[in-house]
Amino acid sequence: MKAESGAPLRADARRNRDQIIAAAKTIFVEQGPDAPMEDIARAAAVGVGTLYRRFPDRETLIREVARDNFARVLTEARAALAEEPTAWDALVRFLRFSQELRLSVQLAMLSPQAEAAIACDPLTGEFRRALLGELETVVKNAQAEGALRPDVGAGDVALVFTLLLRQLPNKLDNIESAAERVMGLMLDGLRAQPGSELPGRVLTGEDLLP
Amino acid sequence: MKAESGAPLRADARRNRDQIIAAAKTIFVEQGPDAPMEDIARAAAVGVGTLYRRFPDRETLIREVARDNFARVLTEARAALAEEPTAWDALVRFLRFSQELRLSVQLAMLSPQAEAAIACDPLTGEFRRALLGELETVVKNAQAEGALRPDVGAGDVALVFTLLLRQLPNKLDNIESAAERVMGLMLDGLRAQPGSELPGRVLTGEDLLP
Amino acid sequence: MKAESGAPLRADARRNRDQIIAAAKTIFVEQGPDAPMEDIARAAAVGVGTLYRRFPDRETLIREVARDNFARVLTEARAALAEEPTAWDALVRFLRFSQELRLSVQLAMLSPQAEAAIACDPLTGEFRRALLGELETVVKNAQAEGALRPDVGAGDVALVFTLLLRQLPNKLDNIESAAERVMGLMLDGLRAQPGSELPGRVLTGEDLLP
Amino acid sequence: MKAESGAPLRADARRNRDQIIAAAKTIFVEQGPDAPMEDIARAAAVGVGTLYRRFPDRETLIREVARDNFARVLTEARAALAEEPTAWDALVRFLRFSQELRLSVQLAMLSPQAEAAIACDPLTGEFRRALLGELETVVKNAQAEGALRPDVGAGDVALVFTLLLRQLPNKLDNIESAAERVMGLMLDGLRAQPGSELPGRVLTGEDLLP
DNA sequence: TATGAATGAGTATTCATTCAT
DNA sequence: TATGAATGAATACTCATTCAT
Repeated sequence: MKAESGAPLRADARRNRDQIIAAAKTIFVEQGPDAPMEDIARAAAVGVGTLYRRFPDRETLIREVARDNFARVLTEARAALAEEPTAWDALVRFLRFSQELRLSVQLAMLSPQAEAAIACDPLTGEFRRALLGELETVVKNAQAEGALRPDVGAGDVALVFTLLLRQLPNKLDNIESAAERVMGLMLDGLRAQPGSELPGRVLTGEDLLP
Repeated sequence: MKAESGAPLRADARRNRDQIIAAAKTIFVEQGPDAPMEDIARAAAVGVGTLYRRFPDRETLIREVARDNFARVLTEARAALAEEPTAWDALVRFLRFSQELRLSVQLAMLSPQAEAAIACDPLTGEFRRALLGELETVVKNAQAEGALRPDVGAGDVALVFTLLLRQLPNKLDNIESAAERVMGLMLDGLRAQPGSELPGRVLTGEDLLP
Repeated sequence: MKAESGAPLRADARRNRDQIIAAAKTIFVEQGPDAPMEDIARAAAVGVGTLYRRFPDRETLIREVARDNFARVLTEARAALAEEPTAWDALVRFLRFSQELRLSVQLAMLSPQAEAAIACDPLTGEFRRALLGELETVVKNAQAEGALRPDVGAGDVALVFTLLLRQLPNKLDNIESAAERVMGLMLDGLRAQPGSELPGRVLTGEDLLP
Repeated sequence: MKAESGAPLRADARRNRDQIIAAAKTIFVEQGPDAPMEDIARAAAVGVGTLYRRFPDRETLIREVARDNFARVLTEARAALAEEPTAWDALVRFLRFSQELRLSVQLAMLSPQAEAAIACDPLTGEFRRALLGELETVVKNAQAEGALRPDVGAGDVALVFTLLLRQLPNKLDNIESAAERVMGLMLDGLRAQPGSELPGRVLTGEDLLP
């Protein structure tokens, strides 16, 4: 979670770094990943210079925000897997609590530049891989439990998640249950019960990696 | 479909206008709604001056693109409703063929500015309203047919559509069936069959309008 | 002398372009090649935007200024060669009138960046080559005339020129004759008369080309 | 040679100071006198803070580098004068060995700012004066020896030196003898032998001082 | 005292919009 | 009317200098 340069940051530098990442998350969500760097600096209560000392350019900042996000989600995924009684419950909890992931997804989709910044980052790649690994497990287990329909793979599930995690139209953000209802519909679609036959082949985690 | 100024455009002006809208759609999809105006003008094989004569500023351009899009989708929706044997089929066709809608959705979500440009446009509002009107009908009919689960409203369905119409991660664009599979899962979630109970209240078309 | 893009510039654009090149020369001489672009724009009575439309970045501007300069010098060199009675006179005139060259030389030497901008420009390369070609001729002829010492080549002469064309200490700029005196001393060094033996080998024009 | 503050520096401070001056020389030669202060600090293996403690701003640093340089050259000049058999030999040796001077000259010429920093420094002024004093002596003596042409003054000689000490085009740095050849030509121009008549008046050392 | 983090003014560059041709 | 040149405000990024550790 520390920069790859290796040297541990001085206490104040560390604090600044964290503030900047936090501010960037907020601002990116509000204004998209092209938001003025000065806005981010201001939100972090820091001079632009400091922002640039820590993150040499916007691309780096986006990448670090994405890493931070993926790391948090991975932690949460593992917790869900460890703590929930059934795999299906883990899946549901994971989905419900992973609002963190939303930013990563938006970052990765919102602007072509952002996607480019993240695509070639090896560390983000590792997180993604690890995350999909966990998902493979949950999917397998949930299918063994008979809760999840057998004709889907981790790739299918991840894809569904990806869509669900998109920002809803602002109007609906206010209707508390809107997100939950779509999620419910989707989960019903995933449940093991007589449904339609899905076209094409099962998507695995591999299919989602670059 | 004509500009609100009233005067019908001369043939060549009309052609220019159409070229620009088409170019803008392409560029918006490729680069997002903040793409340089010059890029759009170039793609339309037109000088920036001409672009600005027709659309006084970016906001106007976005708005017109959105109107154009909604209009096409509305046409398609009505055709589906008129031509398909069952309401459920109309729903499916509508969803499957409405890639046009994708741009509107992306426009409305991709950047806060774009959303603002569209939100307060009365004409776009009318299209939206009309579209949701048609959707109410299909939903009602499909429920009467016993094909669609009874505990959802046009708002719920529209919301599902909205999510499905988002751009998939580029990687998956190549897997032909990916989009179809998610759609299948979603449709299974919508089908009338014993599913989980959805939280909150039924969402109507009204809930989606500003 | 026109940009390689090919299309002949509109009259006003042409005028602006020329003004910018002229202004850049002045400013570069006064402040060095790192002078603020805005200063150059202001000196050319033009907005920064215009400057950048014509010359996408500083490097390009430096390169174009260098080209322009070399082209002028080449013209002057040919005139001297054609009009002066002896090759030695042509050499002297060329040297004396080539204050234009001074800027090119300074540009090429003053800052590493400037040198880099020019080094890899093929057109500047051609000018240099052509210039050295003319110089070979004058040198040969002046040696045949018995005026120039026989143990020097075009490279040696060019090198001497290069040094003489450097900016004198400001203090001395005021002493009208200072530059002339150094030039006189140098010409006496070049004259055919019993002098010391020079070390190393004769430098040709080739030796000066990258 | 000590800073004007008076207090003799502690041993380690002294070492720092010397490292910084040495590093600054290197960096100035490589990147010009506008090189980032951090680069200089890094090259001196010292924090920026230390650099600034010793030299409150860039101007001061440049001035100190110039002083150091002039001091070294003066030492060398006196040694040449004392050790060489003839004044002409001293002149030649002085010229040949004074690569140190090159940096001062470049500093003084490379950027207008640097020149300004040096111009008004009394200590540098003294060094210059002393240097020109020595040069007057050598010139007089070399003329008395009949080796140096009688129609030049210390100012002329200094001017010639100044030009010769400029950085040659990089390409030629590789040709070992290039610098020597130009020097040879120049010395031939200075030699007492029938040459052309020089224009203007004899330049004295005074003419070079501000 | 030495260090390197923080600051913010200074500059390069881009691009929306206006205007001359 | 169509064009593309001109403008300058907005924004990215750098680096001299100051200051907390």
